[in-house]
Amino acid sequence: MASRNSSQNGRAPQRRRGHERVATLLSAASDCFVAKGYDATTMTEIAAKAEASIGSLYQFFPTKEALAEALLHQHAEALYARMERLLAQTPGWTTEELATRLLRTFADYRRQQPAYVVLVEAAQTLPSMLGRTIRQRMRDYLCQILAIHAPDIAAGDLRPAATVVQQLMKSAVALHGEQPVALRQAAQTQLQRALTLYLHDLAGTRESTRTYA
Amino acid sequence: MASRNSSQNGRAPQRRRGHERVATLLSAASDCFVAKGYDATTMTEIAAKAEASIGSLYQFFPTKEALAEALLHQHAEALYARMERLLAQTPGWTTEELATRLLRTFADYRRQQPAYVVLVEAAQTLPSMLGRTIRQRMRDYLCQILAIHAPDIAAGDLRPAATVVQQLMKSAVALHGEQPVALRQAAQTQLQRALTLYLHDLAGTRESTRTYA
DNA sequence: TAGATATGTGAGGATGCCCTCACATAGGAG
DNA sequence: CTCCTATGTGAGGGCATCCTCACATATCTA
Repeated sequence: MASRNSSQNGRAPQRRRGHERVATLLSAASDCFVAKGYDATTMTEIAAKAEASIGSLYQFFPTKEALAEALLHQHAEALYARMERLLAQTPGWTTEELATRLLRTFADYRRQQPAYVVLVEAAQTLPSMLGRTIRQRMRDYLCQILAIHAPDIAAGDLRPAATVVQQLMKSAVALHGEQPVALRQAAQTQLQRALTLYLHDLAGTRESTRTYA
Repeated sequence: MASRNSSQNGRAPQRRRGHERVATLLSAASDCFVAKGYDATTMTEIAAKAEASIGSLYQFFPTKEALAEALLHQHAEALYARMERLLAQTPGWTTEELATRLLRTFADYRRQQPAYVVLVEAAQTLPSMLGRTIRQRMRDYLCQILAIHAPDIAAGDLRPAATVVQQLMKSAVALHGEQPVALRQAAQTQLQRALTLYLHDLAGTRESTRTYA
């Protein structure tokens, strides 16, 4: 392996043109990662898709890992913003609405940004801790949301419940691959029902949970 | 790329020694995949771990994909056997027991065979359809189990519900990475509760679902 | 034992990839 | 206009990997 990153590569952009390049490179990288997976896409491909030279790519990203981390950081910020919005609206929602919103927020983001899933998966193999950090912060948001929605048990530790909700949100994302469409939609409905039942139970609701067909 | 698989590589073992070698190679490959991930492990490493020469490895597995597929096939058979056992025992179980067994069966397998998760993940990028086939057959087993446990709605399409149960089982596997241990166990308990609630609801049970602390 | 087939070996060809470097151009500051 | 820094370029070095091939050895059959 040639000694890596020995020169002054990896500098942040300073002029307008640099910022535009970086944006284009990040976008191109996302496309490539979605198309071929993280490991299979090469730096040369990314540069080609961005219509930049390979040297230009290395000017801003000294490494493929650095590129992935930058992208993951972007996605993290976007997701945090969505969770903030969810948190602010939680007090006005019924259990059903909360379940629907939790599942749709995550699933919608994945549809808009298909690279996100590829990146978090790749992050497990990468040396960076960013993936773990994101998961933890997302769970913290869920804890806050649950504390609002289930105030009776808010005194206890909400992290186990938040972890379960997090897994169900991940499931909603995974359902995007289901075929045919009718099955996918039916499964999404069932998943909503499962989450609603769980949230009802968490909040201590004893009313019948079978009011929706 | 050198023209691949042009010679008579990839033959099945015929003598006792060949079978032993194949077993050793598969085991070594599993270890490597778990340790470094599918993409990152090299054929040379696998051969070294098996204390075989690289040529010996290629004698039986013409390609890294073929190796992965053989392993995945083994895991599939083992999982099918477990699902058969589950199916046979389902009639005697309560909802709680069924939920526990479903979650533990899968989670236990992953603990015994950590390579399985790595392989199914890698299978998504691979050209083989084996991963999809396994998921479908697992879902079919779940449909049968649900048909026994929720006979009232067995006339309808159980696949959406089976898909949800499948996702929850996957979640149980994912929880294995949670730290610290106390949180993991609490989360597993919560996941069991979520599945129990869902199965109760599926079966049309109206009795209180909050009988367990 | 002799012949036939299965199995074992590892150097090395071919390939593709990551990344560097020496140099060219653009664009803003004084 | 001049200088200085930021940005752009792409050939190619160094290297790891996949896989082959010509040949050696083990194991079975008759």
